[in-house]
Amino acid sequence: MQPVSSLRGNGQGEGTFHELLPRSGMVAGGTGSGGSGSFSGGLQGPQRHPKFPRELSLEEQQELRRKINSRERKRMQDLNLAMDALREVMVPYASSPTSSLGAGAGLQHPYLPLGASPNGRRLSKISTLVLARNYILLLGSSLQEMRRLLGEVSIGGTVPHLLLTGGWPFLTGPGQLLLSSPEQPLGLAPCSSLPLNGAPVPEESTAWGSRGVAGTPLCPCRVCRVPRVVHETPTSRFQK
DNA sequence: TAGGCCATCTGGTCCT
DNA sequence: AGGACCAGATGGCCTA
Repeated sequence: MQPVSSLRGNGQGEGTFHELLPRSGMVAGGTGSGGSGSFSGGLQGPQRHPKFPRELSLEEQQELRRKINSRERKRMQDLNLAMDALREVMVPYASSPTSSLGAGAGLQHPYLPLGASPNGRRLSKISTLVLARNYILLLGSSLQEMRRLLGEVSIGGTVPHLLLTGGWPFLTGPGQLLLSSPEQPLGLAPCSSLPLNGAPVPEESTAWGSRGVAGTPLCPCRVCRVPRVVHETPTSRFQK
């Protein structure tokens, strides 16, 4: 797939004239955070932005602005790469008319295309995110159902310890989720809703607030609701 | 032509 | 101080 950025000839590449000058009318009269109408690189006097100290020459300010713009561009491109990777994984689940992640899942979302990505067009960012969320919910509810069935079968039998103790199975499915391996210590409390030893599931465990796919209640425990995703990079700006 | 989607620029804020 | 992150604004491209 060709990157979108390469398809857009807006003439605002690295080091172009446009990059160094304020776009006409861009911030004039604006009310948002960028509404000061200032362009630090070109301003003189008291309106100069504190980010560009007075002692910097005009060229130095332009160079600084160019650096900041370049970093931001790189950041957004990295974000788009990650979005493309997610989109690549999710596309098969969006293309089926009977997709369990789409309308058939009872989770139709205004941003989610009905059944398929329209006319073969690529998924939009928000559709990709909605689809991925639904996929995660589906996995959680499937796992819960699997545990329930295993619990029924396990009366007097042997059931994989990991499943009944709430451990998340090591998945290598199409989602390519980076999940922890079963060998890793999970450190999670057993799921209270699991029918251990064939014990009946408490009534209150089916009255959870948030609903899963197709109206299936989601288990409130950390195991069922939250897969152990191993992030390659910190996701929170506060975890550095 | 209107609306959706997107890339980019920009200033503000917070963190290291 | 410098970098990362965020959100607002703007304009281009595309489709219905």
